[in-house]
Amino acid sequence: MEEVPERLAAKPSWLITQLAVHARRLVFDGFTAAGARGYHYRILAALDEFGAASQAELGRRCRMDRSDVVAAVGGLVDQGFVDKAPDPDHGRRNKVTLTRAGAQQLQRLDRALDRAQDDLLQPLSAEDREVLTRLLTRVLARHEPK
Amino acid sequence: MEEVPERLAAKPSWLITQLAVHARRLVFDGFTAAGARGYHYRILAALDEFGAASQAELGRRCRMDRSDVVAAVGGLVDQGFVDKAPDPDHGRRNKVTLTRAGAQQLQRLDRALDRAQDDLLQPLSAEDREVLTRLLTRVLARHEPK
DNA sequence: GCCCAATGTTGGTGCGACCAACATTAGTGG
DNA sequence: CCACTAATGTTGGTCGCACCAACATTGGGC
Repeated sequence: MEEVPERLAAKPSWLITQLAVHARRLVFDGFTAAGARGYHYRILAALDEFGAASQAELGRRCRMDRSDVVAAVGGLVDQGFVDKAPDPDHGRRNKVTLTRAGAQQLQRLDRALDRAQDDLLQPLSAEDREVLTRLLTRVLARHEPK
Repeated sequence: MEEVPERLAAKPSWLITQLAVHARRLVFDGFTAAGARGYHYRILAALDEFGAASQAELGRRCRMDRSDVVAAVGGLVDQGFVDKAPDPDHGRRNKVTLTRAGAQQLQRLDRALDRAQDDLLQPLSAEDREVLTRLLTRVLARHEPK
C-alpha cells in the first residue's frame, strides 16, 4: 500500500478520523448482521440504562439530532424493539419504552460490538488499551461541554 | 449535557468515532475559511511530498476512491492550485502537478490544520499527545494492510 | 498478439451529522 | 391570569466522506 503523506500521517486528526473509518466499518458489519445500525444501538442502550424516555432526551443522551431520533425510533417500533406512546403526564411528549424483544436485540448488538472492539484494538495490550481509552475519554470530555 | 449510556461511553469505537466528529468539525472550519475541503488538502499534500502523480496514485496515497479523486482534482484545477495534463509517457494516465499557487494554498491549510490539532488535543500535555499519537498510529497501521 | 490489469470517468448509494421551519404544548415572568 | 418563551415532535431537506458498478481505453505480461 502506498504511503500516506507524512504531514497527514502525523496529525492526530488524521489518525482519529481514519481510524474512525475502520471502527465504523467493523461495527457496521456486526450491526448489519443483526439488522441494526448505529443509531438503533444508541437508542436501545439509552433506554436500557436510563429507562423510558422522551425522544428529545434520547437525542441528547445519544448525541443525535431530534429529527434523526424520529426516524430511528420509527424503525425500532417497526421491528418491535421499542414502544412509542404519548406521555400521559405531558401533552406533546412521547414516551419510548424498551420491549423484551428490544432488550434481547440489545444483547445481540452488545456481543457484536464487543467483537468489533477486539478487532479494532487487536495490536494493543490490555494496558495499552486502557491508556488509549483514558486519553480518548479525557479529550472527548473536553469537547462535550457541560 | 445529559450523560451518554455507559456501555457506549466505555467503548473505544465510540470514543474514536465521536472524537472524529469533533476533529472533523475543527478541521472543516479551518479549511472552509480557506476555501478547501479535506479531500483537497490530502491531494495537495501528496503532490508536495511525492511530486507529480497520476490520479490513481493519488487515490492510493490519500486513501480515496478514484472517482472522488476525479472530482477533487477537478476542483483544484478550477482554483488554479493544480495542473492536470495527459502523461506523455503513458497513454491513458494523467499527470497532476502542484502549481505555485497550490503550494501557497497548502501552506495556508497547514497552518489551519495545526491550529485544529491544538484545539483538538487541548486537554493533553505534550507527553500525553505523544503517547496518544503513537498508540493511534500502531492501531491504524494494523488496519491498513501491507 | 492476446488477455489481463490498470486508469479515468460517470453516475450512482449509504451513513452519520446537521439545519430550518412549523405546529403544538409546557412552563415562567409580569 | 396572560403573554411570551422554551421545549417537543415532525417533515423535508443539505453536506462530507466513503464506497461501488460499469464502461471505455491503454499498457504490460505471457
